[in-house]
Amino acid sequence: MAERPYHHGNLRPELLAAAERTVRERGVQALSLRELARDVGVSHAAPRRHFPDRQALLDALAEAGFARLGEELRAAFDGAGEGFEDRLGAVAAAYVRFATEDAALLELMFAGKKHEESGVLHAAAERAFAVMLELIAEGQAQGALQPGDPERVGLVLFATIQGIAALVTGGIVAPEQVRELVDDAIERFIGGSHAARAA
Amino acid sequence: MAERPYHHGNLRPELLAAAERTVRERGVQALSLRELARDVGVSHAAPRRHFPDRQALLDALAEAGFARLGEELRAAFDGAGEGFEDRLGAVAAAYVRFATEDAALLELMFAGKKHEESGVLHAAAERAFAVMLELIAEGQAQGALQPGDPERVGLVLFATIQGIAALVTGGIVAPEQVRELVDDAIERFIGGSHAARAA
DNA sequence: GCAGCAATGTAGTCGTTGACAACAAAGATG
DNA sequence: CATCTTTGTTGTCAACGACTACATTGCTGC
Repeated sequence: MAERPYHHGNLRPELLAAAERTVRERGVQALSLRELARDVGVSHAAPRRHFPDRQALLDALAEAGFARLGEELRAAFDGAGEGFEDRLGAVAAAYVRFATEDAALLELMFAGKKHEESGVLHAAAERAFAVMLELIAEGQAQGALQPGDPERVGLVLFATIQGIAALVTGGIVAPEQVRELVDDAIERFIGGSHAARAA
Repeated sequence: MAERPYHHGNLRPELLAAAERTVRERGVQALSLRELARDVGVSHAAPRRHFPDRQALLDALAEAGFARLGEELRAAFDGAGEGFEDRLGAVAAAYVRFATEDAALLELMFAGKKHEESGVLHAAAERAFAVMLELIAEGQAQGALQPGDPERVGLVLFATIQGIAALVTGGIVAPEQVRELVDDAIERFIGGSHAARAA
């Protein structure tokens, strides 16, 4: 009957996986440490060995989320064509997809970045956003974007993409509109850069 | 000693006011119906007469939030100069201010719009966003914005502003950068429109 | 190998919470 | 002024997060 061993052996990763699923399907507020323990088949206090409190679990989820987001952005970047516009479109689409499919997780990631101190989350976030900065630098090198501090130029672009995602998860725009909106934004972004250079 | 009367007489508004304060200062997750009742000086079950459950209170908060947001956007619109760019700047600044000072409330407003059915929230949201649409229409009439469906043109602008606010509340950009970022975004938005018209 | 120690899981408890039911007081209406 | 409705109170329940004490397992140095 395959007696469950006293030591689970893989508890922390399984807790994280189950937690991520719950967060995606039912939101952060529905995540209960005790229910999680039941799902995985351990006692209600077992998770405490790996996460001192609930917030620690949420922070760990956020960190994993940044890692995954970074991978997906990187894959989009690498998988697109050579042109700046293609890459920008691919990365933007990847970000919006992540933000809409894992809206609660992204919220967690942003929220965690506020109160976390140790910097682990910040480091993970920076790795994830590094792709964005690369992209901007490339755009500037190709002359498709106005020169300047990449952080500053990129932030407006980032904000727009993030905002589109927020509008979708907020139910203000339909998912079918996303493509159109992202294309509009990119066109405007690049067009705006051209205009600024011309001025 | 001013014996507290059996009937409070003004419970619902006071609950909402206290709740809004708690949400602003300590976030949504820190909002407890029982603590709220204690703060206002009623028994733990009294709030139930006005809000069937916790979510109902949150929805009411969201509705009030939309009303206030609408007023502030309207005031910014009316208080700015006649020019489109001035008004756009004022409204954008007002939105970002609301979104950063009442980040948790705005989150609540967006979240509530998802699951609420009766449409009360949707109506409140539409009233609040009406100012935005007016602004876009005016920009188009003045030729500062490219023509087209105001909803669609406005959405990209809205998304950008909302995204900037999200970046601030997420701790990714410092509050001091907001002004600069918003100005950048507006310049780009209008410049992008000009470029598109020129193309 | 094996003694002792650190790591990991269990059982029990406490205070708090949201939700609910039964009851009480105050107003409103005829 | 009798009655009905609204609004508040008390009491209870199950679930939760956090904590403590204890049990089991695996690892490391001798």
